[in-house]
Amino acid sequence: MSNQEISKLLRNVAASFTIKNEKKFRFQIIAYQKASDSIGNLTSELKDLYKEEKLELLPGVGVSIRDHLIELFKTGKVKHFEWALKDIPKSVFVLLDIPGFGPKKAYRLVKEFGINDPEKVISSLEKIAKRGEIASLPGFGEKSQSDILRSINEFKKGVGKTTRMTLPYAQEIAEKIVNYLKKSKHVVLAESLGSLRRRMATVGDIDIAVASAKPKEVINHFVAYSYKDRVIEKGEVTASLLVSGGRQIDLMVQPPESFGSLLQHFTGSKAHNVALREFALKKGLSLSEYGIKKKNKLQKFETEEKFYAALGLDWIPPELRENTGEIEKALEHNLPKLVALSDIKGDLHIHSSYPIEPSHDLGKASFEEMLRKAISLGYEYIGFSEHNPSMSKHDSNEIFEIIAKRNKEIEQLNKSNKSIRVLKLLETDITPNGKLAISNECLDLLDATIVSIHSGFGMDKKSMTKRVLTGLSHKKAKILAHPTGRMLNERPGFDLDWEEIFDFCKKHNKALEINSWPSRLDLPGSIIKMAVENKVKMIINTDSHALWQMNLMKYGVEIARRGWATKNDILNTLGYNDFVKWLKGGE
DNA sequence: GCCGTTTTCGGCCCGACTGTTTTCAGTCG
Repeated sequence: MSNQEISKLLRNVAASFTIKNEKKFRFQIIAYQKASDSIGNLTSELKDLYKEEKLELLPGVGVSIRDHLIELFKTGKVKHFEWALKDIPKSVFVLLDIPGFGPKKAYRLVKEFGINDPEKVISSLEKIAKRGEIASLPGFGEKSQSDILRSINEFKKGVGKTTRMTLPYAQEIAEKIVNYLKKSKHVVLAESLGSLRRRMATVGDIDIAVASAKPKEVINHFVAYSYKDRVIEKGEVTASLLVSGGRQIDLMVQPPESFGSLLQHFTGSKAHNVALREFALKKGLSLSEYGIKKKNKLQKFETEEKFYAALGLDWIPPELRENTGEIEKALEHNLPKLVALSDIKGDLHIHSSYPIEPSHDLGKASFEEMLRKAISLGYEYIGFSEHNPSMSKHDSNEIFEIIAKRNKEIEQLNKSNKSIRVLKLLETDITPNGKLAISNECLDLLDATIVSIHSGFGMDKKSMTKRVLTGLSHKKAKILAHPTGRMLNERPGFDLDWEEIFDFCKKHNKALEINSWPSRLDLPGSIIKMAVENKVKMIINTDSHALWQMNLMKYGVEIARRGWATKNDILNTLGYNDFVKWLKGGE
């Protein structure tokens, strides 16, 4: 069973408790929802955690749910879940995937009309609504009937469950709407928040906060946005739009004197806010987007810094707000000083257009063009890392000649300019048996090589780990590029035994790449965090194949920050001499 | 059912919006 299936199962259990007796099961419902979220957001396989007997390390998973999950993996089912689910028709859980349907409404409709076939529940309900039979139910009306029809219609078109956007795409949409909002004279400040501000690898909804003394006027301006499909809701201080592609944009407005608490609230994450509010409650404080309430007296905050300070906490960078220990560290005044773009002194994964006749795609810009670009970015050094010459088109001698010739050109670059140093690297394939794609003699010509996997993704975790470590064990292999191979919205990336990889890297002085390409962002943040805890060194690279792509470094830095990485964890924050010492150093 | 720097018992975030109602239930973030 996949993480998503198990997450949905727990959500269904919570829904069953809600239907049966929401008051009685109130806290079980919250607990099951928390566990469901926790598993749904996991970047490793739950089954692996089960095998490693680490299930209870998951936040929201305690003794009971852990034992249920163990039973699930052992037998394929859980008696307690079956008991919880048994009185609820399966068709109810199908409806829960449609926005606007919660447990109560779904159950009510399924029961009223006896829709018990989960395969046909959506089309049946649609027919019933079209016949006008829902409007006459007590508690329903004409409007809710047409809302149900629209929800079903949008759901069938895929609205709401369209794939999450990559960061640059989400950023672009957000900037457009922020610029539009700023055209209103009532808007003092407008900022995009939510997962976009936390710099998650992918973004679902766009969240925007506005500071204004005239919320009503701002909301009216917002809902008049001409690129909207429709207004989802519109109230006194919040509103939501649906725009093309099924994207949702949420707006919240507060007066400037409360903007700090609004930023905090709307940045999230939900888990961070819940934990922060529980923490505040113990001090007798109640937090909301309006400010901090003490004995029913509200204090407002212009800035987030003041808001966190009022709780005795240091300001927490948005990238860390996932309830993974940041509140405790902020209380101890011990948050990490996260790596910043300005710390980066070089980019080591750059594909030029040098005719190396590579096994994969060649870059689009020349050595000189990329060198000038690197200088303009303020780098001290770069490494050219074209893919290794193709093995099918050349024998080993030819490959040797190609690399030797490229070396001469790079040496010339180093002679003709003094402002930046250029390293002779390569991106070498790790073949399925773990060997590097080109010969030792060829590799010896290089300062070092990046190694990576570009084919044969289907291997199991154990074999893939062995393959990677065999490749990385070559003395010239120093950097493992895009270590999981994931492509956001395309493929999940392969599983590796991270403990084994970390141990190896530390022992043999190897680095893991954080690849900045927005569809990769590989390593993922959660694995970067593990690497940081294990004191494994990393390098942030762009993997550029064109000049403009060299600007993408910031995305790699952002995902590194989400993994709690400091300057010390990132090797390309070192000056040239120290970096080369590491690059050419042995084990 | 989970969890722990006032707790292994006794707590558990906080508010907006909508539709169908005359004070609230359901859903969402």
